[in-house]
Amino acid sequence: MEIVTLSRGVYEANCPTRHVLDVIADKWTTLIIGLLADGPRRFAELHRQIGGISQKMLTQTLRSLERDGLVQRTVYAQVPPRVEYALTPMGQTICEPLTALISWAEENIKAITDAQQRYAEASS
Amino acid sequence: MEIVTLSRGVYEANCPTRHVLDVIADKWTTLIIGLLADGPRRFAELHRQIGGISQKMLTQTLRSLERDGLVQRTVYAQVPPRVEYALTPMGQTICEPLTALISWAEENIKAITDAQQRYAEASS
DNA sequence: CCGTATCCTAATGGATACTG
DNA sequence: CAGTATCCATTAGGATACGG
Repeated sequence: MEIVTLSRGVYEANCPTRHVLDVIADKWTTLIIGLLADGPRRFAELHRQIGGISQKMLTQTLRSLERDGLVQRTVYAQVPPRVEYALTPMGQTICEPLTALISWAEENIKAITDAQQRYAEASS
Repeated sequence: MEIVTLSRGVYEANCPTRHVLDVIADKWTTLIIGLLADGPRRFAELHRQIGGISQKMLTQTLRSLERDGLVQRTVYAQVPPRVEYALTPMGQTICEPLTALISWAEENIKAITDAQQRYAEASS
């Protein structure tokens, strides 16, 4: 198996790439992007479809994504208000590496659970 | 561009895959795995090479990785003590999706910074 | 050298109530 | 409907000191 070494800069304390990684390495971000990869969604749809997210965190995460240029927020001037969230072109490019990672998680969930089991037993 | 939809289960509140994602979606985990992909390291090496990590967080993150079966911890019985950390076979399999994500981050750092700039100017 | 233990602060994030 | 505002509990995580 070939191993790709990361660029050195990542390991320096103030590396900007680390800031970008922090953006992605978020509990909710991954899930939101995963949903939007399927097509635009309204606020309430996202809220309903993502189990356990609070309104506050949904708003906050969407704002970050918008700020970082991964998500486009569109407000339709009507009553009641209608707001749609969609991935930007840049946002779409992250889907592939992200789904690869999630696939890995799904494929290895059992192996990891087993490892945790063994670890717990070993330290008892 | 083809978009892969995530499995539905991920969006349920107590989905075990989300726990696995949380494992990876950590500030330090990514960097540690990136270093170990290159070969085994000692504690002090990791501490030196990862800028800004505290001893506490390094220990904590390494324990998690060991617990999850991604990292193998080997203690050599000698004085002064020598402890080596290496990726397990499972740990190696995550390198590819992880480096893909980090590559994405490095390729898009400028676009994201620019987007943040525009966002800040628009809201002033 | 490789940790653990303790203390302490800042940030996270849920619950709830209220608004255009 | 799509938020904002406020309060509050929990946690994350740095600094420091100490131990095998």
